[in-house]
Amino acid sequence: MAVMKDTKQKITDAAIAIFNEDFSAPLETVAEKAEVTRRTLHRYFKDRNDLLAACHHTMQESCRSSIGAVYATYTEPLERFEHMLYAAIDCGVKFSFLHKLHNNEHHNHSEVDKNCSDYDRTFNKFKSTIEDLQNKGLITGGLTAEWIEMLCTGIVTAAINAEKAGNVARINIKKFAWYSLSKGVLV
Amino acid sequence: MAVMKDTKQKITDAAIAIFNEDFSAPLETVAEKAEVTRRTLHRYFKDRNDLLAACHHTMQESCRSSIGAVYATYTEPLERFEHMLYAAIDCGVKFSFLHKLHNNEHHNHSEVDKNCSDYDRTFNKFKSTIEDLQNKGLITGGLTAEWIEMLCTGIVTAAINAEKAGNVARINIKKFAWYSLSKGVLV
DNA sequence: ATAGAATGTCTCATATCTGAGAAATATGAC
DNA sequence: GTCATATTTCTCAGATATGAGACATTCTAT
Repeated sequence: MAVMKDTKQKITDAAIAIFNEDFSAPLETVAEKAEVTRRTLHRYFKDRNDLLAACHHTMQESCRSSIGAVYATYTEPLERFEHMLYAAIDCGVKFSFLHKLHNNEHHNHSEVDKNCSDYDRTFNKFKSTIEDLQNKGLITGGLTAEWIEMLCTGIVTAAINAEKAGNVARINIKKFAWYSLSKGVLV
Repeated sequence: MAVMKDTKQKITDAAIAIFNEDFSAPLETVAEKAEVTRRTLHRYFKDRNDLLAACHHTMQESCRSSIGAVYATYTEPLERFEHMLYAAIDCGVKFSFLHKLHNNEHHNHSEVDKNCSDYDRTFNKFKSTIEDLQNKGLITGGLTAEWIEMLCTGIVTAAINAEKAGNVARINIKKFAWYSLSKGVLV
């Protein structure tokens, strides 16, 4: 029998999936997805905010570690760009939900908040890579770094949806995503 | 003074914006966005489902009319493809929320349901245009129609986010979107 | 200025969500 | 098998969301 995943983590993962699609979903929904009782959920998490914080932490850590590893492994901007896309796709919902949380209109992004500074540290690796590409003249003239950043998250979203819908072969998803992204922004 | 928008429509539009980001958001939130009292909202809509139905109707109509107009105006698949992207970007949140509703895992898509058949009628124009491009050999070999469909909605999402964030010049958004999409999938 | 319609204010009953106690049951290590 | 721990089940009180009645206020057209 496969090793049972830690219940707390299982609930957190379920919450990430649920809250990403429906931020105000009742905790009952999260519990169902995690295959536990709502009562059990409350044993691990004081309240909704506590659970949210755990989600946040998991997402930060997952993104930080994946993006960080790519950044450390590759030094050429182009290689970094490609593998950061793959890393983001691997992080999947964790990537897009974290991004959503820090970029919605109600969120006040402040450097004092540890969550925000952690987020910045990770995503600045993404942004600076794009700027490096621009400085090297590898980006199609006219396209701005801001657009490319938006496009990246859009393509990651596409990859996640393709994965969920199951109508694009799993091995192809990353290949297609990189093809569309690279052709779509590089000279 | 500008003509005051019909209250019912104002509430519906607010609901589309709110529910797209937070499906289970309290109606109070929608009322605030629409700048009315919750009491007024309830004068126009029997309950949450009634409001949801109105949102659905507005989104269907907006997408049907925009996509339909493009389909009628252009006959070349490539022109259709380009202008459908622009139409989708113009529909903005209405496009992506409608798409989300009909493609989430809980939704049972059935042809009997009028909403579903209306949705299909509209979005099949999108899909068939992609297939036409493929048959004409204009799509990069290997890329599947399903991927391209996902990519389109991803790029529309990117355009919406760029619009919201305001960090990409408005006139550039459609230009960039079409550039990235066309280079990303066409031979 | 005034009637009629639309909206706001205050209030309330009901429904659903939330968080937690207590005891029963399942699970896993030894 | 026994014990310790984790989880479920049942329960309940408080919080929040929902839907609507009654009346006051504002707006609009004439």
